[in-house]
Order: sequence, then structure tokens, then C-alpha cells
Amino acid sequence: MRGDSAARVTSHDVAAEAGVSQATVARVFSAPDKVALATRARVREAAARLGYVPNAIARSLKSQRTDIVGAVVPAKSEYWQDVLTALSRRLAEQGKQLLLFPFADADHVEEALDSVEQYRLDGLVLASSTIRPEHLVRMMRRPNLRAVAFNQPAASGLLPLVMVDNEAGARDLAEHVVAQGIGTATFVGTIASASTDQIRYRGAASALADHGIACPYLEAGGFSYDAGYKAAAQIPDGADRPDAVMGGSDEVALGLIDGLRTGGLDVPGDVLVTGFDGLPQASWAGYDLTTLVQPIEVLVDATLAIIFDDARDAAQPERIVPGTLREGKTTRRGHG
Amino acid sequence: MRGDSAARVTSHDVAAEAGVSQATVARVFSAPDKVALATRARVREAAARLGYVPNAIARSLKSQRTDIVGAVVPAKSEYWQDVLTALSRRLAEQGKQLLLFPFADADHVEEALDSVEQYRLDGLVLASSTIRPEHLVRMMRRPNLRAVAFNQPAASGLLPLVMVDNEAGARDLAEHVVAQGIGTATFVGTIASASTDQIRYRGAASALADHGIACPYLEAGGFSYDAGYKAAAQIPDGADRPDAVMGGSDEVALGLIDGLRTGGLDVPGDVLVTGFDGLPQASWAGYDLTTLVQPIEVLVDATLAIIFDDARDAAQPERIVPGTLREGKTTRRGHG
DNA sequence: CTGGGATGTGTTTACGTATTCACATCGAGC
DNA sequence: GCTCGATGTGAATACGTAAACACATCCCAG
Repeated sequence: MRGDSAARVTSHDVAAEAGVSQATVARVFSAPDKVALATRARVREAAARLGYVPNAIARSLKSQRTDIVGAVVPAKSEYWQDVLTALSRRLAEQGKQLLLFPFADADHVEEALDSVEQYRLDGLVLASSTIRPEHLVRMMRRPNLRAVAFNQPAASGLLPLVMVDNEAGARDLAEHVVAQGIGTATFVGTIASASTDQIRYRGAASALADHGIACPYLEAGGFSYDAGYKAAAQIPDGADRPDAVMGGSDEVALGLIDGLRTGGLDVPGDVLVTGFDGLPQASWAGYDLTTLVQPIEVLVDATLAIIFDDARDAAQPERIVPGTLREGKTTRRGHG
Repeated sequence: MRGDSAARVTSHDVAAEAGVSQATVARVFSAPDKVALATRARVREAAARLGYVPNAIARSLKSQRTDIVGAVVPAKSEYWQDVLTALSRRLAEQGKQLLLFPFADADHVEEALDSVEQYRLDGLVLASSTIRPEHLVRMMRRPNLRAVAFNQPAASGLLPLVMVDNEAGARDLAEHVVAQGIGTATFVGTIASASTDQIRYRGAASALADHGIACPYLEAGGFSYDAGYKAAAQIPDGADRPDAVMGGSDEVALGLIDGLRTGGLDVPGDVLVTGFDGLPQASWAGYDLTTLVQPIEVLVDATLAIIFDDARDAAQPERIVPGTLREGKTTRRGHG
């Protein structure tokens, strides 16, 4: 019930208090079974009395393990926030922590990686398809650092990779809208240069082509609601209006819905809309968006498995996990 | 253009390569002005040749500064995710990092704090009003650790505190709906035991009372959309239906809107709705929620100022920042 | 020409822990 | 009674850096 000791308490202090050596104190906190029960109790008691807390920094320096995983992610994004939430929760369960390296835009990735290298992290999650291959290469084969690319198709062959099956997911969504009887469609992508965007478009376009439906591409210019909202104005109206609009991400799709509705259209009455990701907001009753739900927990687990599994010499693993179609009312035609 | 060196490169290696002492190498990377220009260049060159990167762990051990700020936050929450985004961005600008200590529920705060103590953080942000006072006390006067309570009224007097003016904000919202000509109102809180919830209710109820309007309290039981959605069913309908429903947070308010609409009511036609926080989603055209926008950037800056300002002996600062009323269409009565 | 503040660099030590090595003790087996 | 393995503990060292201190050099004011 003290703990208010102003000065820093070290394992040496505890050792003195308990009448043992510093080595024994260290063992009590890192390998308790190597210490006799009686000694252990005495040390624990002394530690409590002094308010001793092991110093993780010193531990890391000596043991070459930080128990910290880093994540390089875009600063603003619903999707990534959800991923980070899941990731940090899982790590916390294992007594590990998450260190965040957010970047505002692709030009700032460089700085983030500079910081990353200074901390000797146990692992690194490289998120966002806006991280350029040159950056990925830089993180390859860093000694003692397991880097994993998360949902970033461009990393294939460079780094271990975990992602949802973007192409199959987009196909599923396309097949679904085709089944609703549409005759025309438009794909509103996020950022054309993003590898996920390209793959999703490819999946959707090829599935639609199988049914003889063309699928023009429109770029929203961002991953955000706002980008989707503005893009809605670009969608042709009148005779050229597509029967379905496929958003490159949920955020874009939600913006599209509101943009289309603001423009006087009915969703799904006049236009069907689909998304991609399975954000919580997509399930909100006001939208009830048809989307492809990413199994975030599975993806996160796969990522951590790669980072912490001892099979360090295994060939670059590549885990591609299927998503799940979520059927909402944005693709439910009112003719029922 | 190497950097692929398998072994760990230290400042000693660089020193040998450049023909200087380890101290000089260290100075080049931490206090360059103390090294002659020519030497500096030679060391930089050698470092680049060997792929040397300073070890932040060792640096921290020696300098007693980690350049890392921790944040203890609830694992799931839109609001806190927004705060963290702002926080980590600001920190990154200063070359500092954010270490996350998420907790699933109040019972797990203890474990999170255990982890916190091991890392010798430069500062700590204690977020969420569900952190109990006993936990706050524990973080008081930890040597070399500046802890700040963020939006957590209960911390008043215990820790430095930064928060939006919850009471005034709630009053503003109440005054606003009164001005729309309502005669009855209900407050749907998040979790009754949360200090922010109590203060917001107090502000709203007292302002309404000034106009002779009673304000029953209803507890949603959570901070989430789902909690709000379900709570909507509890709101009396028919003759007892309130003219306005004030949500304890934006997430709850958004759920309320959808819940009320699902129940066949029109918002704002039949019921006005307000929120609190100013989430991005509140501005989405599908909702356009009237809410109190928290100046998150200002709050974050104030928090970091307390952590990093040298006036360590100043009395417990208490920064209460006013929010801004955002007038959306959820309180715009259709009689115009 | 000399003394003294700048300036630049090397030597040394300390940060707090984990781990290796050595050593002492003890109980069991022949 | 002696050896051998197991068990528990202490002494010593290393992790990679920053900073205090000492020292050499140089330039300029007197």
C-alpha cells in the first residue's frame, strides 16, 4: 500500500530488501519456476513493499524482444480503425502492445518507416494499399523484424501477405446484383492506383462481363464518405443511369447512397448500391448496405500467426481469406 | 544502398568504420551541432554504408525518455477512435509515438495499467469515463509519468484534466430544442454511472427546467449505435411521446434516429433528436444530426501541453474547453 | 607572446535487466 | 560413504546508447 516512492525502484533495491541477489529478483519476474517457493514469496513481498515494477525498456534491451507490434496505417479511415481495434485487442490478450505509426498521405510513409526502424519491434503490420512497393522492399528481411502486408495485394512476392479475397468478393457482389435483374452498372472506385481498388474492379467487371454487362469505372478520389458523396453527382442520370452502382469501399458506398438520395433518386428503388468491407455503419438501419464483410478477426489472427510463429524460414506465406456477402436492402428491388 | 546486413549494426561498428569514437557517433544522431561538419559527414556516410539505425530502446534506457505516450481507452468506440487518430497524428508530428492500451470493459482496466507501468512512458492519456477513480489514484504522482484525464469529469482534483464543457454543451443543445418550440423532452443517456453522462444530463435537465419542461432520464446501457437503436423502443409513443429526444452521445443518437424511424416515426417531423460529440457520421446527409461538436484538436493539444510542458510543479491544471453547436436537420421542424 | 574561452573529440561510466557460468546443497542409488 | 543429477542461488557480464568529464587544439584579446 505504498507505491508512492518518489525515486525509481530497481531490481537491485528489491534484492537488498529481500536479502537476495539481483539475479534472483529478475528470475522471480521472468522465470518464476526457477526460484524456490519461499524465496519467491519473500521477493514478491519486498517488491510490493517498495512498489517495484519491472522496467520493460531494460528488459527489451537485454532480451532483444519488445513485445510490441507496430502498425503503419493511414491516419484517417474507418476501416483501418476497425482493424486496429481488433489487432490491439488480440495483442493485449497476449500481453503485447500495439505501437501506432499513422501517416497522413503516401508521401509521409517514409518518415513513419524511419521511426519504425528505431524501435526494435517484434513485428510490423503494413496496412493500406497506398504504401508503395519501394517502401515494402525496404522492410523486407530486416533482421528480427517480421513484417506482414495487410490487405495489400501489391505486396505479393515481396512480403508475407494476409488479405481478404478481394476479387472473389467483388465477383460475389456483382453476381448478386445481376441476380436482381440489373442491365447496367457502374463501379465507383476509391483511388485508381490502389491495388485493392484495381482487383475489386477486375472482379466486378469480369463477373458482369460474363453476363454481357459492361461496367465503366469512375474514380471517387478517396476512401471516404465525402469522396463517395461527391462522386454520386458524376453518375449519369436519365436514360444513361445505371441500374446498379458498386462502391469500391463501404465508406464510398455510404457517401454514394446519400449523394444519390440528395440528388432525388431512390436507393434501392431507382439504383442498387453495393459496398465492400463490412463496416459496422453498413449495418445501420438507415443504410442497410449490401456489402462484402471482411472477416477481420480471422485476418488479424492470421497476421499475428505469421509474426509470432517460429517457422521463420517458411516461404513467404500468402493467406487469402474469403469474405461473406451481406445482403442488405440497398440491393432489394421493390418489385416484390 | 546496402542495408541488408544480417547482423545488428551498432554505433560501435559505425565508429570503427568512420574512424571515430562511439560517443561521436552518438552525438551525430542526437546532438549533431556538437560535431564538426566534416566528421558529421564522414559518420553519416559510414552509417549509411553499414545500414545503421539508432536503437531507440537503448536510447530510452539511458536517457530516461521514451518519446512514447500511452493511451488507455475503451476498445470499441467511434468517439475514442477519432480522438486517438488526432492524438497519434499530433504526436507523430513531434517525432513521438502512441502506444495503445485498449480495454474491453472496466474490469480489464487493471491489467492495462499493469502494462502501462512497465513501459516508462513520457505521458499517459486516461480516456473514458468508465475508468474508476481508484484507477486514477493509482496513476497519480507516478515518478516521471505525466498522466492526464481526458473527458473524464470524475478525475477532477485527482489528475490534470482536459475536457469539453459537457454541462454548457448540454445546456446549449437544450436551449436550442426549446427554441424550436418543444413542450416535452426525454434524455437518453449512455451509461448512468459514467460521469460525463451525469453531467450532460444535469446540463440538459436544468436548462429545460428553466423553461418549465421536465426531462425524464432513460438509460441506453451503452455508448453504441445498437444501444440507442434498442432504446428507441423504450420511448413512450402516443400521447406521451416527447417532442424531443436528447441522446447522451452521437452514437446513441444515431441509433435512436434509426430506431425511431423503424418504429414508424418521422425525425424531425414527429420527434426532434440531438446528439453529443460531433462525430463525422453525425454530418452524414442521411442523418444530419444536431449535436455538440467537440474541438478534438484543441483538446488533444491541451493534453499534450500538460504532458510536455516543463511546468511540472504547476497545480493540477484543469482545462475545460467549450464545444460548438452544430445545427442539423434533426431539429429543424417542418413548419417552415 | 601568453592566457583563456570556444570548440571538437575520446574515455569512461551508468541506465536496469536477463542470462551464462560457477558453485553449493541435497536426496537418491549403488 | 560416495557419486551423480537435480535444484537453487550468486557473481559477472552484456545489451546499445547518452552524458559527464577530461583533454587537446585553436583563435583572439591583452
